Amino acid sequence: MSDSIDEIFRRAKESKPLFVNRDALSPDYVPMHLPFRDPQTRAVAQILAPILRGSKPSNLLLYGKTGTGKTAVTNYVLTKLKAEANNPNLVLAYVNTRLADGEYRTLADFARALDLTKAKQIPLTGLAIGEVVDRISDNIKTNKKKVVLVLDEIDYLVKLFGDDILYAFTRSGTKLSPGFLALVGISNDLKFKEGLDPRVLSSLSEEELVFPPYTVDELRQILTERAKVAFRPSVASSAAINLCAAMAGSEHGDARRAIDLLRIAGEVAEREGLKEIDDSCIRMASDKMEVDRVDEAIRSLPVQNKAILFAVSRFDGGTNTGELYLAYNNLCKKIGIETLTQRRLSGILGDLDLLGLVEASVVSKGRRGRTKKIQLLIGKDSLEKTLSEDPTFAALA
DNA sequence: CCTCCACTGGAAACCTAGGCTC
DNA sequence: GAGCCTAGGTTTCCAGTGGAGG
Repeated sequence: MSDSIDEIFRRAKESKPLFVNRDALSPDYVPMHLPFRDPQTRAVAQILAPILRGSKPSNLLLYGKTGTGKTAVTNYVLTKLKAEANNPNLVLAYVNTRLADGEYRTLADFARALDLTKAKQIPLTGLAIGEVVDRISDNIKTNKKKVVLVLDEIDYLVKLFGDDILYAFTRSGTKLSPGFLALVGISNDLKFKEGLDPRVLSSLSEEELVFPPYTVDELRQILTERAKVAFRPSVASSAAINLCAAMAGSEHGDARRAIDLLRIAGEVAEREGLKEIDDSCIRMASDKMEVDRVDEAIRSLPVQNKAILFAVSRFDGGTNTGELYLAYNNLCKKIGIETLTQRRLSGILGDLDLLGLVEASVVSKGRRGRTKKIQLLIGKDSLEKTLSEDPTFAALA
């Protein structure tokens, strides 16, 4: 790490790049062939095939944990379908409801995919949900559009905002004729059906597919295949690939994580001027992924959440709600931001807990009441460093 | 076994920033 | 411009509670 500049430049000149095609390891790369997902690929293709004859396919629900290939299979089939159909009225829309973050924005994203934004604006806010649904329905009907809407991470949408949108779309049926709208829901959560209106459920899950997690052995083969495309020969040894597969797969057979790990390990090796990826690169990559995740989570926090997180970090041995609230009050005065109520602080603490930045568990202290026992789960130093990028907190360093 | 603390966490009201229609 | 809409964050209100100390 303490290499001189000369050293860095010398290496850059001498060493050949390890990557031939970095994209092959990017999260949204769709490979020519999806290993170990043939049955699912066929099933999805079969269910969606009626589109080619211009009729509405069944709604479809895909289940499986993260990184089991649900999104990849869907994209793969849709890409092929689009090429095959050659029909200008066919619209394949993909919305990730977690990234869209909200009922309204999910709809707005969908409208954008339908190219509705140009014809008749769907503004960022201000319209009633029902109005947006109507406009979308109108557009499908009058333009005779054949639409397949993929709702990725649909469990997130339902959990936070209920199933109103789904209800509207699953029931729209004949109203859209001669166009139609077929739904493909993708869920990470196997239990998400429980909260659903039974009418929505029966309509949405006309067809269902379950994606099992990859085994470590399958991950190994997937990585091997990708590595062949991504790297020069002999950069990623089978030992390195084994380790990546084992580290990412031991928990839940997550292919996305395994692929990310291999890519970052490759980047580390390249930076270090190595000819191949070794164990230490992979371990460094794994650490880096964790640090990046935490850093990014902190950076994107609203100011109040940052302040509370900072206040938590002032207590080395953990703290409780009452004590934290006092410290937070002082902090707000010092940096000149508004002070929220204790109720709100408690809520934000819950959010921070969900993000894995703090641990906040309810404990009872008998006569002396109940409170949340709060502890910082991340390094104090890196928190301060990340926080100091924010001008509001810069002075505290 | 009962009390009673210091909160928790649900519910509803309120506020702001945006946009609609007439 | 008036009077309506929504989303999303926040405040207000308050009933509910686990368990140490009596």
